[in-house]
Amino acid sequence: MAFWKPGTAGPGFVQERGGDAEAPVLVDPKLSHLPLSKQRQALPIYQYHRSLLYALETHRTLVIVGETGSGKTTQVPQYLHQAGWTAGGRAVVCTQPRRVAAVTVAARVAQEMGVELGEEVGYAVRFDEKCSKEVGRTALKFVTDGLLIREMMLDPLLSRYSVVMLDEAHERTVHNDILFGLLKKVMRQRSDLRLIVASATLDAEEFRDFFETADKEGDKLTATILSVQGRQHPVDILYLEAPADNYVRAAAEAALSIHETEPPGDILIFMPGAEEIDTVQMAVFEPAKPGIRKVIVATNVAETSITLDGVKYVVDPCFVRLPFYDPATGVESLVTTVTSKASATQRAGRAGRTSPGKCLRLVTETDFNSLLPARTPPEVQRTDLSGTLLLLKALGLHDIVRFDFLSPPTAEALARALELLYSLGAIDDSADITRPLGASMAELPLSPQLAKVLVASWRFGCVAEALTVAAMLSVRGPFERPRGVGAEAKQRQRSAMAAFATLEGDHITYINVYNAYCDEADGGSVDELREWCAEHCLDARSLRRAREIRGQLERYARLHAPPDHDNDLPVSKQQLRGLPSAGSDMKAVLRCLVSGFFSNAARLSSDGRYRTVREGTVLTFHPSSVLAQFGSPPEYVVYHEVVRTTQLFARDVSAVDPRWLLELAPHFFATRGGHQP
DNA sequence: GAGCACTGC
Repeated sequence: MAFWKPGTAGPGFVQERGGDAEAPVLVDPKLSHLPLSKQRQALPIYQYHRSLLYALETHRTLVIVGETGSGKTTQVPQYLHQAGWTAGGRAVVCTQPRRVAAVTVAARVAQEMGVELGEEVGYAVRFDEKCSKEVGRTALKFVTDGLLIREMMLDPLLSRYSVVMLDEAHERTVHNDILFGLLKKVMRQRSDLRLIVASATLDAEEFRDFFETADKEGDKLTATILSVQGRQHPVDILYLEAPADNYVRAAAEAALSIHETEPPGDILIFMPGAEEIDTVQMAVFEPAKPGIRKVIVATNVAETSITLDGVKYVVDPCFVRLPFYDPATGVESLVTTVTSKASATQRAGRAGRTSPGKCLRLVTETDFNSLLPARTPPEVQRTDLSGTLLLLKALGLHDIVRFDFLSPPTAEALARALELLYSLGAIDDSADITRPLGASMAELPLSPQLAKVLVASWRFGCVAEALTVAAMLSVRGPFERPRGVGAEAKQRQRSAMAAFATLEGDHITYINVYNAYCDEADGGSVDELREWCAEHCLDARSLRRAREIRGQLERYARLHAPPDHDNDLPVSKQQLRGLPSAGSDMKAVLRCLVSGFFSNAARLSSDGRYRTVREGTVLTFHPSSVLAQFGSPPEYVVYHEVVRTTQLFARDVSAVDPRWLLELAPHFFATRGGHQP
């Protein structure tokens, strides 16, 4: 394999771009000691301060293209505040795709404005809100994009806000894309509303064109673009001269070469998944060399979700593992594929955050240009849409097919999602949302199937257990992944699981884990709890989060108590009452589970393999399932989800009685002759 | 004997 040699541009890599004298000058580290007002004025966006405000006066939508470090996220809301956009009790809301970003940006802005967080500047994310209780007091509000959609369920026109800023729009999360369509509609009804779309990449024209469509009266929803230079250091991009036959090995060799020949600076290596990361970590440390240099091997998380200071070298094999949902089968596949050019640009940028850097792409320049797609398909085109469509129905959008998607999903994907919602009883023959069932389901922060289980649990007398199951399925599995490859670790994990496992399957096992965890958490100290979790190979963070989620779901569940339940009691008394529990009747819990997951049923064939009842597809229990490890295979099961990796795996599986399937979803199985359970 | 991209309400 031809490979980049230390200290030369070849033979391995071809230098694409040299040091750029005109590139933005590095911020003097001393700047952080300057007064905040001086720091703010030193940000690249400051120069655009006036043109930005002018653009917003004269246009309905403003698309800001700004590289990392331009200061747009923290500064733009403050400019709007100073310019009077928050006068009269109105507010500016800014969305972020991630919780931490919403919280930290709000804290920074409050600091710069010299106010206490939760007064003029606030944030709202799930489980955590710091906004003034006084109406109209919080002028700048930072929220997650999903939360803004939830707010629209209570206030569809977002009447409190004068400006909505959708940040990190280039990431194209489902929530962001849905907000695009919803806001376009809202802006037709609210001529005073302004929209700012902030993106770090060059999709600006697509965003602008989307909002520049004429409305009913022929008025233009005029949109314009403002480009803001970033404060990024130059990054030299280098390519392989000949393709690598093993990118994992190539990445390790590249890291070693950098270590041997390049000046100090940490190395960030992008890998598609955990398995590759383990391999590279071992390979990269093989020959013990003098000197210490940090080598970070990470997946996509390092592209957007975490900031790593001190990285000067990026090694990018240009591979990524992405989920693709196939609406024809309802199966999500994790596919290792080449990254997009946009993604590769983001990755390279990670080398230039604090000083000029280098990015080594482990592909040839020709392959890079010809094989990599310009952009990653947006999430809305790669995911199950049933939850999203239910949300849109709840927001009063009847004609989903005509919803203005920035990137429309296929008709097949929409049809599959609507079919599931219909089979769950969330929408009717006319595809209208049902009340109270569909409307209650839409309010729950759960997949439609789990929402159905929770709403139905009153009928089965197992609300307490349904809440636990829904919360546990909302977090990553509670069992720690065994670290290391030794058989000993696996054995330890297996025996820990055995302490909670039941032959009924994973759902009841999760209830056992959760109850044991709560007993332990209530009885001992934080340290003791951590120790207990470690002993039982349980992930403490997942369980803590599950408890938090269950608390939130419980509040919803009480709101959705059917009218005939304790309806003679005032609400306050109902809240004091315990929730209906199945006690030791686990059959009630499993029947309740079937009421939401009947479409995910599989039966044991005579050849010893499981086939889905619906389509006859062969699937295997995921190795993390208790049913894959203990007991004998039950005749019928329902599963939470199915994922294709190396095989088609069913995750979170429980044994059920086939009669329940017919009893609880006769319509579903009657329409699929030949697949009668 | 076998396995797991990343968020979010």
